[in-house]
Amino acid sequence: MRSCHCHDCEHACIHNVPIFKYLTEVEKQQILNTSITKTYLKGEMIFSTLTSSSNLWVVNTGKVKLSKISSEGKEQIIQILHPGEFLGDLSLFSQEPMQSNAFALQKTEICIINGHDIKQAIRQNPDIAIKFLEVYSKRITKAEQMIEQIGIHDIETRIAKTILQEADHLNSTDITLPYSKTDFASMIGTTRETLSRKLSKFQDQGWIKLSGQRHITILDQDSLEELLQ
Amino acid sequence: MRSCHCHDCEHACIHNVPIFKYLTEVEKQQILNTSITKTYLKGEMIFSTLTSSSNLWVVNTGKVKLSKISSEGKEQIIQILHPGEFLGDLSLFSQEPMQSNAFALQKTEICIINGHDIKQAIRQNPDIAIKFLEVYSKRITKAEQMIEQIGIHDIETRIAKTILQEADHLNSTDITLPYSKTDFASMIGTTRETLSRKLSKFQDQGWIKLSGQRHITILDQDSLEELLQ
DNA sequence: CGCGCTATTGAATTGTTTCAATTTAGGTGG
DNA sequence: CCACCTAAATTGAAACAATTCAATAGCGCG
Repeated sequence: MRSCHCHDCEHACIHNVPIFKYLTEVEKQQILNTSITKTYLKGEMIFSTLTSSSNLWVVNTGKVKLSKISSEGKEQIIQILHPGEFLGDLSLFSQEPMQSNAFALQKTEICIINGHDIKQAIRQNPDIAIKFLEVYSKRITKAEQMIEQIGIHDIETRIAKTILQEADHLNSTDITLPYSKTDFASMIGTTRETLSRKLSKFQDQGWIKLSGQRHITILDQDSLEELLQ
Repeated sequence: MRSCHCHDCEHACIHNVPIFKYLTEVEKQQILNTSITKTYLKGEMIFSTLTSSSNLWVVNTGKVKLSKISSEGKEQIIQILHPGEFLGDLSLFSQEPMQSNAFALQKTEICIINGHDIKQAIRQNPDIAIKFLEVYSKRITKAEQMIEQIGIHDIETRIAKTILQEADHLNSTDITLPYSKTDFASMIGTTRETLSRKLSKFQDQGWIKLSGQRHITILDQDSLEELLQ
């Protein structure tokens, strides 16, 4: 785990983060002065629900999964975070401990920004707050879509939706998952065995082609989309 | 459905809403000038996913359910809103149409505040933004808890959690649900039949006592809490 | 190239849903 | 205030989907 003062790495941290686009260079530098960068290896824990922090953790490179784990060891993934997105944002405004565990899905560089600095920046520049509110809105929307998925729709629908979303995100019918199938299952609230069976079924129907452990090629997008209705 | 200019009803709208406590009287009056109050009867629809609006809908009196409905007619309740809480807040900052349907669970008075006024107030008074962010944080936390519930925990656990939360909210072991059992089932992602069976089981075990259609008395809180772990 | 971790497959079991029938609650009108 | 009536809730039995446990297969990292 490497640590450095952020002004050493010009292209890092807030230069990547849409939320800070309203800041002047001086303001950006101000925030950077008190922030640090850390690198996590694949599988490494970034924080747990036991961690208490009032900082903002920005993903600079790599991918992070946020998840909850039950006492029986069952995991529910809440969100996968990509570069430019941030975590720990809830404790920033709610004074509560971390609500989830965070793990690096691959080698990941995180920039840790002082929470106090953020609040200061908001007071000086309310447009940042509105930008934050936009991000939060989208997160609520996404979370509520997830509730809808898990609560209303059956497993095949959830799988189809996830595959199609991933394809949309990569803008290709050829998908390399950034997470394991086990994680995939934990995202949609099922077991890896069930996911495995359903994916095989999709392949048998000629809707997708599976190859390797993390590759899915969409062959019949229309049939997958039909499941969503 | 009654409509009136809000300055007619002094104790309504923003006087109830924690979010606006940082506003001066003049600022409050300013917002009230462009807002209206509407009253909805039990079961009445307040808006649907087809409604597009950039206003903030504040619950003044009564209760509101926010829900999503699948093409097969299955309903998933996302949230129950109490006086002082607001809806439509997502479209306010994300420019998207309403993400859910909203129904009055009882006679409900709603105050509709102009979205533009809110944004203006935020620019003039960033503390409002931080207050908004706090509320949003809590909403994300709640939504993510719901994902955890539905994704990881079995139905008995979800029921126990809901009962205990309601008891906590009313600060009594004697609960009168503000929603039907059918809605209860839709909140936790199951059917009314399954809920009915599980509640009967809880009663048989001596954990709760059911009476009427909406009354639950907690007899053995410890046993219910054990289910949560 | 081999080992370990991840994924797949099978079979039995469990939990939940579905559909249908019945009961109960509680509002309405006499 | 009681009887009625409708909507809501309960119960039963059968069908189904998903999980669990266990055994096997295979990818991909070193």
